[in-house]
Amino acid sequence: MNPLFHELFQKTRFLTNEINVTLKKHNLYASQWTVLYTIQKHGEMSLTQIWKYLNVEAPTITRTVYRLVELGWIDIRPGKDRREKIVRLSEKASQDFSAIKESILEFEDRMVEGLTKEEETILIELLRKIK
Amino acid sequence: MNPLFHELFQKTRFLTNEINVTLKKHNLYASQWTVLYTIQKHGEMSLTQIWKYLNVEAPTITRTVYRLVELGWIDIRPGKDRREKIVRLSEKASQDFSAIKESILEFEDRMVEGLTKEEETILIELLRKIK
DNA sequence: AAAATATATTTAGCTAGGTAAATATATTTC
DNA sequence: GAAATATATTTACCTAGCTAAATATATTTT
Repeated sequence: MNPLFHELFQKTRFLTNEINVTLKKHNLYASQWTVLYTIQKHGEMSLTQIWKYLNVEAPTITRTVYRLVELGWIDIRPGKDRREKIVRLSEKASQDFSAIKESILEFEDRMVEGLTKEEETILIELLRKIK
Repeated sequence: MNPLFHELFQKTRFLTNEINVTLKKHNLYASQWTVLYTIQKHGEMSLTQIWKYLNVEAPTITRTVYRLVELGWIDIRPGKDRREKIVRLSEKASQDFSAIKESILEFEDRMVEGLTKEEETILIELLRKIK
């Protein structure tokens, strides 16, 4: 089998696990953080906006969003269109946000220490060329 | 957040989904194929050998292996050391193996069509430099 | 305005990764 | 050889992706 795919899957799994270690002290998982980050960036969002933006399926977002509501990270309310639900960061999330972001930035920097800025750019470009 | 990680996760998810589409006609999922392929390559293997080789945790392999036994793809037997279980491809799997491998090879080639051989090598090297 | 279609979300159930702890058997130590 | 430790596997239970089908509400068509 093509070693490229093997390397890709191995590395992604490794990174996900490491992100989870990093986020443990904030009591968050990788995907939960991804959703929080997306919501913060956009202010207020409907569930559909979230899953379209993240390029995952709707049920995945339903589940993660409700877990985040349960954990007190986000608030949810009905939209004007009564089919939709609008979410935004809770008070707690807004307060903790920059500390968590700091942890993630440190983590990301550590992971790419072995790459120059140019190599990072090339890597992104090459990844985009797959399919 | 670092666009490299975003691209990496997006691409991996995309590839997993596409592999699953490719494998659908063989009634297999991506991880099941990975395990089958590993077993075929090594002949006979204990569960521990599989999870160490694939760099995943033991319970993941226990589950996938038993599903593959259930589906008739592999045979399982106790080892000399009575703690361990040894697996190998079933008759059916041995017969179908090359057809499935062919599908996968086609798929992989299609995915890297946009890359030269050199770019593929560079991509692997750059991925290895992460952490 | 009723019927048909479209959109937003949810529910159910599958694969697939993880951790923590339990169980069974081997191996090592005292 | 009994006790302690190590190894192989399993069980229970999380997160996190997916598809297919259900439900509720909007929008479009006739």
